[in-house]
Amino acid sequence: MKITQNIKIAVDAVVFGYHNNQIQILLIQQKFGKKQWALPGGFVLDKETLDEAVIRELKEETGVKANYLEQLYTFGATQRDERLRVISVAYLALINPNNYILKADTDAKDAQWFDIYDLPELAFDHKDIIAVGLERLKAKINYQPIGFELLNTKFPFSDLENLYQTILNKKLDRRNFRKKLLSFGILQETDQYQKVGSGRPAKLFKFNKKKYKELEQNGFHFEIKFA
Amino acid sequence: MKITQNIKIAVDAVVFGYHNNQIQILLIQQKFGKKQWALPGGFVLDKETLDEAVIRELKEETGVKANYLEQLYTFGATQRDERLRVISVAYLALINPNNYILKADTDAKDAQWFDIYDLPELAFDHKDIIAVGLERLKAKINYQPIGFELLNTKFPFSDLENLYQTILNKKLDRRNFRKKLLSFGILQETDQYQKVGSGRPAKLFKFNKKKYKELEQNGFHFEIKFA
DNA sequence: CATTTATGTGTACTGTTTACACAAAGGTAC
DNA sequence: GTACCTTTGTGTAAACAGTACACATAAATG
Repeated sequence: MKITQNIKIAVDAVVFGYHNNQIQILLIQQKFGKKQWALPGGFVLDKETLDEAVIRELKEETGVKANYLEQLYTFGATQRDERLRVISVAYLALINPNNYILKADTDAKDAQWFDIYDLPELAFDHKDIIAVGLERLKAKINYQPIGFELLNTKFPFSDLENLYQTILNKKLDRRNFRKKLLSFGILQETDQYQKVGSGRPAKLFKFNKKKYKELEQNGFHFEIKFA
Repeated sequence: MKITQNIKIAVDAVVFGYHNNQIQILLIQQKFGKKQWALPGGFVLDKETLDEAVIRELKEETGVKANYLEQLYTFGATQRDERLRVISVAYLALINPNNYILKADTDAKDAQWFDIYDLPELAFDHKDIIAVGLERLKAKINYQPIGFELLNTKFPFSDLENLYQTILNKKLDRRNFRKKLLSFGILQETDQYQKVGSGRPAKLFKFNKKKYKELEQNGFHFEIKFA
């Protein structure tokens, strides 16, 4: 079988973090040309799967390890990169505060977090890729418990609430939000409280992943719907 | 920039049709080796986008033109094809009864429809790809009006109802289904009736795509939820 | 013309979503 | 230490959406 195809395949990661009530994205500065900011990513090696490629590139370029990763979309326009034809398989990754810190022992010195609504000029079609990633996050947060991946293991309800409000960009009723989330039975109260400045201390909760998987098996479906 | 990457990129299409109250899938018989059945698809040409590649391959291999097409998932395992490393971008396609007929003027003589629950042995990981496609169809039919793409332009309500029941593999209440669908205001009554054997003739309806797009713009969201 | 088959229609019940306000726990400023 | 500020925690009534359910209508068939 002879195929003369001159296309290279790469992976790129849209990595979201949640910090200071903002959705942030992890970008790296290119080392060549205009030194534009770009998504972490790179060419797939002959002997690794796509998933392996993203994980490797993320580690090499930023030092972080995502605690959620899913394939997003494959971008295959003919003029994405002016140098040669590159098809890129984009991934969506979520990082929690523990993994948020960029380890300096790698190439990570060129990596930086940006507010999703205040992005620099981006290389290639990376702006489009980010848009698709954000859309996916917005949609998915409503029907899969992926929001927890952006929070600490133990978190006050207000964090969860703010996270949803930030991502969905709308105000939610505190009482109804809490009631709904608790009704699923996938949140576990801890006996710890968190004090931040003034105000009543907040009870900390944990996401009970095991319980969620169990319920899911039995046909339970996480779903939030607020006007 | 030098990259030594020895990977080829292909596209494959999971093409669904609806016939005799069955979900069917379009497969082609391979011309080499064990002549197994496989999804229509092939290698991407250097100067075409991924979408263009699927459309071209579908036409060449089966003579059909999908009236709905969306990217599904990219399969990048290292051992998909024993001959060489191939990464495949899979697409989901829907065909309506008008396009259902395989035109014999092409390579289509090797193409055939199969009941989705009665598949032959399949090449590569195509069985997995079909599973992903079916899952997507099942999920998406609930929140996007893609079911209509599988029906004639004018259809009786019972067709729509059977389509949903077949795809979701569960019985739906006729009255509630009709009430819900009509409540959206995206179905247009025609003044035509369809008689099939005995029984009261059924009024024919049309999907009003323009109206749907209009409503969608104003924040309307197609959504079906039945126990 | 009696029987069979498929279409077409309404209502009461149940569960879910929404809107909404005040008490409790702690901090801060005087 | 007390008045005030800030944040957390909680219930209920009204509106809406989903569910369960049965009989009349239009045609074909024998």
